[in-house]
Amino acid sequence: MSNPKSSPQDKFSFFEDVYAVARLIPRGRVSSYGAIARYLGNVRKARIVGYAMNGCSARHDVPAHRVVNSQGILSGKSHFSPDNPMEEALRAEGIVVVGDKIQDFARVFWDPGVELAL
DNA sequence: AGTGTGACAGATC
DNA sequence: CGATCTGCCACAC
Repeated sequence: MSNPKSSPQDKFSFFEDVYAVARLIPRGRVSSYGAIARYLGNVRKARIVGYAMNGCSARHDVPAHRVVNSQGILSGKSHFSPDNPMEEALRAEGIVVVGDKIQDFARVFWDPGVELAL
């Protein structure tokens, strides 16, 4: 049907897509904003992914602690609660974090576009 | 309806 | 090799 204005999926914004991919991240692995953005269609949406993660604070069903920037740095650590720091959550999954930076980032890196064999 | 903003990424100097 | 600047698209006001 040629009626995009009445598309039922319009109710699901990009944020939902980001949350969906974030939920697919296996335990003990991490992903990057650009990887998720690229999986959604374009790496340029990386900022939107980060923006979406900003609202993840209200969503406890989204492992935002498994999402870091392309450098493997816990960019959004400051947005996490001091009682439940991002570094602690990652370390609890076996990920080594030093100086707000993930060690062996390439080893724990999880790319949806590759793992999901899109 | 337009403006501002942002948990990024990549390129350049 | 590190620091700096721009581009970028979706959401909130």
